[in-house]
Amino acid sequence: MRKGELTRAAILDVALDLASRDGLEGLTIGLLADRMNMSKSGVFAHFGSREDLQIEVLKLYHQQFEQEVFYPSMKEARGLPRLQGMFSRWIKRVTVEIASGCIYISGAAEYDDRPGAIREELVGMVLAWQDALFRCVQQASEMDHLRPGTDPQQMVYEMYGLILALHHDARFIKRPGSVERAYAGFERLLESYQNPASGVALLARAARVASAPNDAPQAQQDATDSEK
Amino acid sequence: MRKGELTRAAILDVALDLASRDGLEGLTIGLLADRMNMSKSGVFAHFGSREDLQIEVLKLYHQQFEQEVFYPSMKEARGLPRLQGMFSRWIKRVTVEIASGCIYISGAAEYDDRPGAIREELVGMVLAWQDALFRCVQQASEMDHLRPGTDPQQMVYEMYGLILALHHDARFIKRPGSVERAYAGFERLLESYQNPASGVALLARAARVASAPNDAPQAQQDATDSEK
DNA sequence: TGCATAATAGTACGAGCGTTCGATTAACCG
DNA sequence: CGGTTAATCGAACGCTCGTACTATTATGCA
Repeated sequence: MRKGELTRAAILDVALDLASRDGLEGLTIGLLADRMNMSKSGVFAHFGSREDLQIEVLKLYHQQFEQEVFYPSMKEARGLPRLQGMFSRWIKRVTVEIASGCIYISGAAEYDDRPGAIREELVGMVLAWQDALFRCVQQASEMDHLRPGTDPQQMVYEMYGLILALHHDARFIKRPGSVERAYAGFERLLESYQNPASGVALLARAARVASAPNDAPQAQQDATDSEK
Repeated sequence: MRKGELTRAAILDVALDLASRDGLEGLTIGLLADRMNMSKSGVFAHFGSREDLQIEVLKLYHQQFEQEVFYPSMKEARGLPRLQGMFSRWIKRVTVEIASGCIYISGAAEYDDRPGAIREELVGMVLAWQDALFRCVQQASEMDHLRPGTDPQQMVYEMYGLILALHHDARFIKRPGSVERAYAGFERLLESYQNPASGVALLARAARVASAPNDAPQAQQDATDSEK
């Protein structure tokens, strides 16, 4: 690997960290150069523009999210088990991000009214994840894990709300116990929508957290399983 | 009223509009001066600093939120009816803000890791509103409108999540039908937590929206009813 | 009307921003 | 090792930012 690609990757790593804390708009080339002990132009040369840098950061974040949340969950059994896996891994991810910030969530606020390439990229990624959740709920529905008449989009909406509230309360308000509240909300969601006739067990929350499945990084699967 | 106070109020109005769209951090004195057809220094002179301006904008927003959501709801019967009033007025408010943006929500993302006077002010206001909701749920609990054992903080958490998801999906994703999903989520919330023995009727959503109670601006009540 | 005071404009400063360009150093390969 | 190419630096540009200061205009009261 050429040295250039190596430093480029290192810059992106630091940039992701910086953007998580201060938002994509707060990501500045000067600050980045400081943290890298490089000159501004030295950093800049690796990306054609600031916007390109921001998009690369976004793609790196998306990749990590997929590796950590999406792909491992796709290995679980279709339907409710997979949905539970997605949600608990999602929570675990956001829990870690309480210290650093979630780019999907902060980006949604930053770019909700700012057209351009970054917004398009961001919306595409969030939509991809919501669609993955949507399809998972749909499959659960087809397998009769859910009550007939369950609206998948409604379930996704409420799951997303629980995560947004977690990010809000834990990171902004700094109120303790938010993670437990997110889990409790999800359990209530399942109580409402799960088909009692389905044999899918409702894992206890504590057990689910403790037995944190081994989600060590793995080779990326081929495109057929992509959430896109 | 002196002319100065008048222009100051006009500036704050425009500033609130600007901050709603671009966030409090996007509120710039130069842009504000342009919109006001004034010089930068002319605008600046009304506030000691940009930070003071931002805080004044925040206070103005808080005041409007109280007038529109909090005070009218306090006139309704304690317990579940008041809670329903709070939520439906809150939704109505956010629905309007889909076009302009909600400062509480965008501010939470902007200042979740940026200490200072603005963050403190913002956290105080959001906490005041969450506390108002909390007390309302508590009263509903004491009046046996809710199932025994209902956790008020959990209810507030989930209500906030529904609103955050509304703001996210409608404003960022631009997905239609989000308002209905927020109502549906609230109805499921009530189905879970409402005490079936309570005589409080669950107003149909459509009726609640249509019959939009007359919430014309009114004199601010005294401090005893304040949400603070 | 005239005068004190309030309100606004104009200008300037220093800092940080993204970006450009030419010079310089480092890395790679035959 | 030497020569070519890649990587990095340093300085500069034009812009916008918040703020300070002085000058000018408008307002409100005696």
